[in-house]
Amino acid sequence: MAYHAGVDAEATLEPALQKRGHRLTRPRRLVWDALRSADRHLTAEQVAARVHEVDPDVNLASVYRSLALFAELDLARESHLGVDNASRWEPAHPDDHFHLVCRSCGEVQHHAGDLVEQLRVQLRTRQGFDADAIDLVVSGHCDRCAEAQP
Amino acid sequence: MAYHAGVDAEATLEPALQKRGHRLTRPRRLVWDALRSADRHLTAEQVAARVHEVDPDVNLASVYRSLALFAELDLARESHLGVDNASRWEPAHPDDHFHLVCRSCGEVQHHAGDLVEQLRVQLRTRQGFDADAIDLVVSGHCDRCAEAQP
DNA sequence: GCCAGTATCGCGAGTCGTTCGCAATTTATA
DNA sequence: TATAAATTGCGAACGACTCGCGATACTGGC
Repeated sequence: MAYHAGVDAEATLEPALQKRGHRLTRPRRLVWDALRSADRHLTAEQVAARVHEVDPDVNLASVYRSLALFAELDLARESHLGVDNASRWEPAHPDDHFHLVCRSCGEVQHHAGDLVEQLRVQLRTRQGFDADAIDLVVSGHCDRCAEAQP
Repeated sequence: MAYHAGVDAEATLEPALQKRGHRLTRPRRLVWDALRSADRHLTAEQVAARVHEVDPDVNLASVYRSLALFAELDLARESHLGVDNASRWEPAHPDDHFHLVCRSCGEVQHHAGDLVEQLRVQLRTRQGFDADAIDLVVSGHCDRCAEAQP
């Protein structure tokens, strides 16, 4: 069950666009829906594939442009998860989580916790570094793969 | 003052190569020297530029091949610092440090601390996730830039 | 030290992810 | 509904990186 395309999604998307003088267009709506309905990080290509299930006429360049715009408006976030050299995208959210990238199965898990917040405080107090975004990528072996080949 | 090209560098490089049946060649030595003598992360292109100061005939493809080999032998480490979509390289070292990327001046600071080790322990005990490499990239504003434009 | 055998190199072409320029289209506003 | 500007689709271009192949240079055995 999931997700009502175009309901709460646009409730976030439309005002965010309009506030900065951007228009709500079909490609943007579809890209946003694709991002929102995904339960994991997507490459631009994967976003395009999902968009094309609904409307094959949306151009790949527009997908890229939409994603870049969303990032600029803090609606989405880009990360380089190092497996290949393609960017991966996800809807923006508080960055209180890690990415756990399994080297065996390639799966990317999210893990929420207080550690990022701890870290932010330490950086501010000890380094005077005002952390804006914290991107924590841990690669290793997930529990399933670890017990499969110890 | 700096660094004696080809002294302690090769003391690490040569046996590491030979142990796995690889040869110590001129391009590899120069790439290694370039990495070792840098005080920051370098793109492959930047490594090539430094190599070319010594020997302009070393091919870019060989630089890439050397870097890939060093990564495989755990002599070097690749990371995606998100500024553009080029990889950055540095000599391998224990990963008990963060990268602090300043959004204003672009400077990348390293910061060592016990937090990564803490994190590793938490991941193992709470997630059953066996962390192999921990890549922590924090973007924000360094102390100098933060006070320049608060 | 020289030779043989093979790892490695240089080169140029090819791939992949991403961006660009521009005419045609679609959107918000008057 | 008309208008003006933002946005699109398209195809070509770009930058980072990889590959295949014949030429070169390294290492171990003589």
